[in-house]
Amino acid sequence: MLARVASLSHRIVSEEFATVGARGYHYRLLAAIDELGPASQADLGRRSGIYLSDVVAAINELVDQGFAERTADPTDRRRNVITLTDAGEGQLRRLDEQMVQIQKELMSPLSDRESRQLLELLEKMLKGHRLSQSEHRAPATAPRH
Amino acid sequence: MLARVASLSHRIVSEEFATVGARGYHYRLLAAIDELGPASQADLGRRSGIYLSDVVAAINELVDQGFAERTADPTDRRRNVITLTDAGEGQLRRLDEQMVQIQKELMSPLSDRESRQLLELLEKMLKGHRLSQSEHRAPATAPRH
DNA sequence: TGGCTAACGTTAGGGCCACTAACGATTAAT
DNA sequence: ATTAATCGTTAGTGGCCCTAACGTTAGCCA
Repeated sequence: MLARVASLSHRIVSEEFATVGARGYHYRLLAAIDELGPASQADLGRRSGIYLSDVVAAINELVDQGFAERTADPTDRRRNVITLTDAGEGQLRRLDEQMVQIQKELMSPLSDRESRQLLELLEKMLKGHRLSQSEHRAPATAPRH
Repeated sequence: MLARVASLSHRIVSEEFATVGARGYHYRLLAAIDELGPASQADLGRRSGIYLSDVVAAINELVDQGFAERTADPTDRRRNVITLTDAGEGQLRRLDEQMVQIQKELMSPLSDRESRQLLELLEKMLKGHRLSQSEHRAPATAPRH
């Protein structure tokens, strides 16, 4: 049930994003950079819930596309600092707009009240599981040793 | 939002199913065979929403595991008829039980009323999209030529 | 200070799911 | 009888989630 709706939304998102050469990871990372400001890749991974290994690959692609820049952190030579370029901000705004459109399309069979209700229910579910989860599961980075 | 809940549920389902050597496709196919009775692979694909190419692979695995049998259809030499073995019925029942458990766990942060509401909303969404979709999109088999 | 531990980045790879392409074989439609 | 459509099959892609291993650098503390 849930899986079907998710699959539907995933398809729509993929199609839309593909028109501007992006995918979910790119959007989540751009948003994370925008929220955190210049940050390390590990921070971005934690914020966006993407594994570090995938962060590296996705950032590579964003850099190739000219949407982000990777510079060495002078205060910590292990880190790279990721910054958003102007083009990157443009891309983020574009993807944001697409997301709004997509949500509208996805929710179109529902009334405004129902949409809000749905969001509340989903949020409640997530919240409950985040609590019981954090007791025995690491929060989205490399596994502990 | 939705993606997150889906990801969460996907993780739980995967973990549970892995304990009996199954995955989503297997469950969906077993259920489809059970509903349709002995049927062709193409029919199963349409029923379960799985692409024919993946149906073939998953049926291979079910046959290897002794959960299904593939016999030639005497009335149409293109077709294979897929039937459920006793072991296959057992596996299906096991997976059904697991799904009940998983749903319970997933819905645990919600009250019964809220769970029902959530299901209704999701169903309404799907229904709406199925309608607008069937106008211009093939229903889950190979693309038209 | 020296040594252990932990964090960071990177590369490589596996699994599941959705999807496309191409092919031979068979059947149905015109 | 030709054409078109269906069925099964193999092969392969891409997205997302996840694990493993390795070298480098920082931080801790004995």
